[in-house]
Amino acid sequence: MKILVVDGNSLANRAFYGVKLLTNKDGQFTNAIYGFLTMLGKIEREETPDAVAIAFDLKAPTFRHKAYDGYKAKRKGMPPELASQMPILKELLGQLGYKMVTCEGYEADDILGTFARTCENNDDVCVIATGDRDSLQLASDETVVRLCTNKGDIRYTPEKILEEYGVTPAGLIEIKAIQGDASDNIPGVAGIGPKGAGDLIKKYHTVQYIYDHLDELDIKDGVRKKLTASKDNALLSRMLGEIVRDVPVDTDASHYVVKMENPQQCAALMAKLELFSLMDKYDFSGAEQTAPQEKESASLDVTDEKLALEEIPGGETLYLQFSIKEKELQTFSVLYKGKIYSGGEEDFSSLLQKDSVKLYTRGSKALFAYADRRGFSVNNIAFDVELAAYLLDPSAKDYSDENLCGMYEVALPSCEREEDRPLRALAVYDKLCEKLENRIRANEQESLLRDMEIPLARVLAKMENIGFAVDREGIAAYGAMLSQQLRELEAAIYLEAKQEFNINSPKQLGKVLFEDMRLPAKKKTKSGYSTNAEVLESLRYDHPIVEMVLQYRTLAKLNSTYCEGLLKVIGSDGRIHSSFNQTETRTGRISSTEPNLQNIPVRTELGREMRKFFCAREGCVLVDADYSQIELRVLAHVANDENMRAAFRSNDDIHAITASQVFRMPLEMVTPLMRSRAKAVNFGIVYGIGAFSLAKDIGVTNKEAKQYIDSYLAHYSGVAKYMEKVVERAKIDGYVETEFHRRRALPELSSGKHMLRAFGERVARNMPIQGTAADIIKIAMIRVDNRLQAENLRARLILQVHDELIVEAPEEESEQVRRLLQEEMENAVSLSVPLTADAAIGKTWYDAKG
DNA sequence: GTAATCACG
DNA sequence: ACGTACGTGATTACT
Repeated sequence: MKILVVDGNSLANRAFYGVKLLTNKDGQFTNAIYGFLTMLGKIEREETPDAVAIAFDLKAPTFRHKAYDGYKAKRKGMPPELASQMPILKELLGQLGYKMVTCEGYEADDILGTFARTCENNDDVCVIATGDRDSLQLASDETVVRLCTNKGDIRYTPEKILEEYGVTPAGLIEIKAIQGDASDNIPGVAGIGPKGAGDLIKKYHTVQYIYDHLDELDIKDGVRKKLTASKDNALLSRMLGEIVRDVPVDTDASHYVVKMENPQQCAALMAKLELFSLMDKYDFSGAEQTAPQEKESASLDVTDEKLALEEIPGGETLYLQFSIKEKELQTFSVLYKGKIYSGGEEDFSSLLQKDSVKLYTRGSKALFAYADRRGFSVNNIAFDVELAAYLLDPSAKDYSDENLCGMYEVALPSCEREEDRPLRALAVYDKLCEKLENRIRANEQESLLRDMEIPLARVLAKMENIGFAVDREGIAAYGAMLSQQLRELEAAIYLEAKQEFNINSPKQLGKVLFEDMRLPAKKKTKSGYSTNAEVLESLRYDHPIVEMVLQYRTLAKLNSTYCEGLLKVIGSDGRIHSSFNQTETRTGRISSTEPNLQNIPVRTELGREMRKFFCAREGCVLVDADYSQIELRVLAHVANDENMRAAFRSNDDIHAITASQVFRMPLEMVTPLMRSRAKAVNFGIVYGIGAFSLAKDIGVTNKEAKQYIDSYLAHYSGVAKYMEKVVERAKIDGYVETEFHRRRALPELSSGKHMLRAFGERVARNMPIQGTAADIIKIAMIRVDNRLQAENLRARLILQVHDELIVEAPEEESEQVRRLLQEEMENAVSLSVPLTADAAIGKTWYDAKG
């Protein structure tokens, strides 16, 4: 048998701190209960035990088996928000059919140890689920310790422990005896920590051995002294740290099979706690049902029949999975009425063009790209699993089918034949899609998916196919020029440094500058001196080598990332085909890779030169338009700030206006310095601001920076109010969202760590702004693409850089396209402030950008 | 694989 | 007391 033994207190604790505070309408906290059941469900699905025992501590034990008064005396009691959930959790677990185990005078981990020992004696398999590393000592050939952390669970076997700690599970007890544990009031040896304790045990294995041979050991005298001084404590600690394994409890696994006795009553309790989403995972229909299992796991019915497309009536939903490699279709499979059909290229194209059916699929961008290359259009994509999952949680690590089935609790069918494995997820796509679609609906994200992300996938596909023409020879020549200058700089730097070294290595450079040449080190990184541009600039006048290094860095970056990097990815058509990722960023922006065309230099003239090599094809020009201050305009809109809105309606320079308000003087008297400081404040506000960082950014004192911010918020009181409210709201909801319901969960806000929480608060202030701006330009892209098509233009959208769109247009279309582009961008949405976009035309990106 | 650096909005 | 602005991707060095 396989038995799962859960450390109830430890898991409840994890659940409580891992899930934001939730209450039902009676004000009863429920987050620990919710988290506990979620975690337990996941563990059961993954471990599939035959029986489950849940161990709890008894509070206020009357006697201790461990004869040591201080033992655990210091451990803080649980917060009342958690304590109030414990009896309800136990009640609910009982009703769900779980058996709980407690024993007067013993802790939960002692009960775990007892179960583990029993399993070892009976040759049963034991899985221990806990959040407490102390229990790792229980791992053995029969016992796996599943450590539940916020980042996911880790299964510890003796091998895994040896790998991570370098000792056996028993060795962990010995280490703890020396290291001690303040939270358990285990004193250990004063002055020796985890590192020292680990080394001693790796070498000598047991505390007893160490003390028996103390005089002969090959250790430092200091360590020997510490060991001698704490001998009593160490031996006591050795005793306290070992989990007891003979607690008088019933360890017969067959008595712990999970069985729900009264489903109605159980459902009622869950409803009362308002744990509706959890209720889906249990079956309350019959008395026979047990743990949170999927009702029936779908079968993998792969047929050899051909899918008779013509015979499928209109309105039907087909679930499609396909794989495209090297731009060619490998395979595709369709789930229809419980059967899986496969086919080749011919069927694929007809399927994509059969508008009477609805396709539910994933990765639709690749599908649109495939069709675009073959000259037909696809209009029957009704749902995209990947895009939906991204909208539900843009912070997820990956959106693979397997992961999504795990996350949304869809059981994958078992699969005997290895070659059918890729189809496992397709067999349950109907179920997965239904769950995702329900969540999308609950979040009011249907339109976001249907009218924004799926149509955008088509636009991105076309952009990728078209690519951006570049001047290969121009880049190569520019690169050769840079290489030459780099060689000269390199020689000059070696001369100044009086040695040769790798200038590209921050470590070597740090040593040369700050040790050999004795320049004053300003900042440190984890691994040494910081040599970043900010530090070097501050040393600019201390030594001529600094300027050279700065110049070297600039040129090296241009050469390796841009010249060499871009040359590598020019396609056979002489154009660069970047990939636009639609599910990468947490704010809703798109990202660009291989190459990244969203970070081509522009801020310095030397770098900006690169843009001369991005050009329009023969007979065409580039039309480039970018939004003016889109994020600040979005802020004025969402914050409902009349003062800021008026500033934008006046059509004056927003940073200058801000300066005149912050510095309390007429617009005419604003100096360039004041304007640039005001500009930094505007940026800072959008990013969530702190006086320290603002001060650093613009080089004023902390106090001055704070005055700027205060003055800013006093003038833009709507912004001040918004910034407070958005964080407050986010703490209640656990997420923030854009004007178009794109959302981002913010678990950081319920973190106990100040840093993490502060980060969450800044994100709460920033994401709705950056995200709404991202939504707006996505809408503009779709509209621009539609209009180019509707007006039968040959012009094509080829690039987006967050607030900028680039269209390649035949010369004769250029004026029409310029107007069209500007119009669609400005009218993409209607805010309470005007949106303006500036458009320009040029043969190269350099010329076309204002 | 991670850290440091620097390119962009 | 603590650390210090949002969102990305590519390159290089180094463990």
